Amino acid sequence: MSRFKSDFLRILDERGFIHQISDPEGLDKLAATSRISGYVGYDATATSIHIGNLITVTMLYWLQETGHQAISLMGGGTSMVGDPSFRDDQRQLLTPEKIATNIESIKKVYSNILRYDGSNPAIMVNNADWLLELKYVEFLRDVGRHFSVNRMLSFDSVKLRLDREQSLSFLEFNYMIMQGYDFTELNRRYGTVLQMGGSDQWGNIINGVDLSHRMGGPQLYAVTTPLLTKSSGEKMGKSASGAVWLNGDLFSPYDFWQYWRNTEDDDVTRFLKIFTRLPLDEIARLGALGGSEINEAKKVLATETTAIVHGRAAAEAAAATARTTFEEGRVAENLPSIDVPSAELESGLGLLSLIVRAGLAASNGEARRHVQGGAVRINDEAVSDERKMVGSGEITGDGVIKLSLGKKKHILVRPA
RNA sequence: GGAGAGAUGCCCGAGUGGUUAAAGGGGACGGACUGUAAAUCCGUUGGCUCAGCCUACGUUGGUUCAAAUCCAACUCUCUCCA
Repeated sequence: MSRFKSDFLRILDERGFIHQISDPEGLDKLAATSRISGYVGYDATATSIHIGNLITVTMLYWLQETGHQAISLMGGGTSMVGDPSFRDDQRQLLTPEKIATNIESIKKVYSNILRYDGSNPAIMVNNADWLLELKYVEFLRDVGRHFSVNRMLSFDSVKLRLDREQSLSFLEFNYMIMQGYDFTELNRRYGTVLQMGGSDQWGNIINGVDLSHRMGGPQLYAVTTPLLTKSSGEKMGKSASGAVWLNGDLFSPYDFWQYWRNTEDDDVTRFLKIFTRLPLDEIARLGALGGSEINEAKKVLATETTAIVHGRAAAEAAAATARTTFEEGRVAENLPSIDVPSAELESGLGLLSLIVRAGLAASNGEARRHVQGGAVRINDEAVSDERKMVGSGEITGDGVIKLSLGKKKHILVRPA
């Protein structure tokens, strides 16, 4: 049984979200007896958040679900500086315009996962609202004096940088101060007492907890999640085409579904608990499936997770496409596709350039190697001639050309 | 401001005048085996009009028949000193 009395911490604990808590008993008591306010901060360094962020968004979901206030904080101010935690080089500075457009793009995903209306709505705030207006000397005197450089240098999050003898600029060094200040500011505005984040954020979060102490504020709490890795030790969130983004325009629902479908056996239960909302007994049943039957559990994982991020309809569509393609061996209408003008197909295109156009290779050379390596198929027939011309003759009864790289990547070429 | 050290391909890291598009490892991708898994084994891993050519070892010049390798200046980083 769980060591926690509050619904919130008990659920997080049972589902494997918890890596560290600053004061477990204190927080548990508070969450069990009152409505608390908690937040997670998100960088605006890209136009989307990715799988790694999905864990903390899900914690906000459970926070809201158990009756507490969930705050998603957009790092409009902190992104002007860049978090140096566990990075071995400096981030490229983002322009204010870029940050603004990133935030606009990122925002869209949250409303699929959290509820920003109705009773007990989640709220979204942007730390640019207070950070950008700070007065330098005033800030140093009020806040800066509470930070010990000696101590900040001892954090693991910057050790990597220092050990590798890479420069850590003063600009970046201020990031943790700003994040610490955010926490106290949210406490002032909303009575927020909890900040959650990935385990790499522990140092930054604790800074906020300490700052509150030193400034005579209330007791604040920190919860971090384990760094999400696969059983084989790899970091999560990377796929062949880069990061696994949550925005559908960057990473399609179909690819997203496929990402989860290819989960390693040993990760299925852990991921079901973290990324889906299925009851634990149902998860236990799925996780107990042995041998190839565990594939059923992977499909559930894929569909449930995709449904949370992209909606139930998109998830079912992705599942259906996969079933048609992989289990029935037929051409599925909804596979990723590219349009090629009919005129070009009439005269025929070089195989290599078609592979590049389909996004299956970054260059003709890479495409050539794939062909030489026997990885390329057209309409499920292996192709070994890299000079082959592909045209109207290859269009099947379905009205498309199915171009495949390896066993899993299929692109439909549609005449347009 | 002074004295040293360093900058190599996605990452780490060898190479210190010529067979170097650059050892080795990691990662990634493909193949085999499977269950659209893992592990294992094999292959690939700068670009192109690909038996040839072009671009590349921080930047810019120079020495040389020939430079990642030698020289100069510059940029950036680190360490110690002030």
